[in-house]
Amino acid sequence: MSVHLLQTATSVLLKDPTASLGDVARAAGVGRTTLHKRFPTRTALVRALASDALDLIDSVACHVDFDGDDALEDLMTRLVALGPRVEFLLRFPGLDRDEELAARIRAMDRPVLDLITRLQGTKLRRDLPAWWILNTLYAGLFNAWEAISDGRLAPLDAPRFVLSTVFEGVSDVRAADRT
Amino acid sequence: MSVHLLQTATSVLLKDPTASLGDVARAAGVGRTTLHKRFPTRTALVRALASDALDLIDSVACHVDFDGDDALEDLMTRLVALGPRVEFLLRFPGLDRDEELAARIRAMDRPVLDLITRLQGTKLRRDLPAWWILNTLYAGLFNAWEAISDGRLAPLDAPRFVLSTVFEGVSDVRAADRT
DNA sequence: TGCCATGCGAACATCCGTGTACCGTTGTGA
DNA sequence: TCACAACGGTACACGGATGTTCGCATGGCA
Repeated sequence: MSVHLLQTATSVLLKDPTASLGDVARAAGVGRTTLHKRFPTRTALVRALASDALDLIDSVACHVDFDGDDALEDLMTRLVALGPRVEFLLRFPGLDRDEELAARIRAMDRPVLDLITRLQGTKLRRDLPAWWILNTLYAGLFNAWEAISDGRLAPLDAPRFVLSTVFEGVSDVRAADRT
Repeated sequence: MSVHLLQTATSVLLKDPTASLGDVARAAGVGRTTLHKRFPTRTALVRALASDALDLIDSVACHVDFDGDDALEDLMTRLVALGPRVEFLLRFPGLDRDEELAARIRAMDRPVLDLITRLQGTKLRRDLPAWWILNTLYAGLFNAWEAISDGRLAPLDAPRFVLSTVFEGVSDVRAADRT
């Protein structure tokens, strides 16, 4: 049930970062006082949400074999499934002003960047910087999460959409060859 | 100079949507009173910024030949150049709660969606919904804008990066063929 | 039954952002 | 030189969000 609180708070604050704590508490079906008891201040709540998101990512990343050839696909598929709890981490404004959080995020990105760099020897384009490819992957995740929350995309379709679009692009293959 | 005010306000509010009007005024090198004189209320300022962004897009879209085969490339190239002023429009939280703005945004998307649907007969993949392709294009724009504002991407390189990535994907072509 | 923990609501003091009014300064043109 | 407009700064009133405290209700447990 504490999980439900984190989920609700995340989605409310994502939809409107200026939402009051009263709004968050009401949406979670919890008293404002109780919310204060668990998270003494607003920034504490935000930090907790971000930290929770990082924990989620860690719990997923540790199951990925970063040495395998399908590591990227595996990682992306698992990340898509996490949804808004993680979207919060990368979209919430001013989160990187907390140095500790920013450091954890950088530490989280590094193995993925290394993986991308390694795969640029085989299946990934070498004419693009690794950080650009990483950001493109994230952008695909955002896309999927947004479409899911809008009800336009079925969660089970999401990984295929993201991977296919990011890796192969939106061009029809026959036309792309001629470009 | 009014343009400078709009630009500054846009970037400040994009970086932190909860920034106070005092912050905005200070960043723009203008008195808070003067800001109030020009925009009586906070929502008036936000609406003005969004409206300005829409005007910018209109001023760009009217130069694009939507019947040409390179319409998408042309449009994207021009949009990349607009930068944060337009990013604001699509990223600022809760902007779609204003029905008039939301309507203008939908009206802005429609010709592009039609264009995509038409191009799915020739150069674009037919196994993806048009709205997904549209969102993918937007995601590419976000990516470029963010990278530019971080100083990692040269503005002149941006259009090529975006178009190449979105259309062809990040896979090395030789590997992609086998997939 | 009595005890304790947990959660909720009400009330309160406080702070911060907002909107407004007033005044001083500057610069421009008659 | 004077009048006037534009701008910035100060001061104040107001409202909403925030953080804290207290009291009450509920529910498990001895």
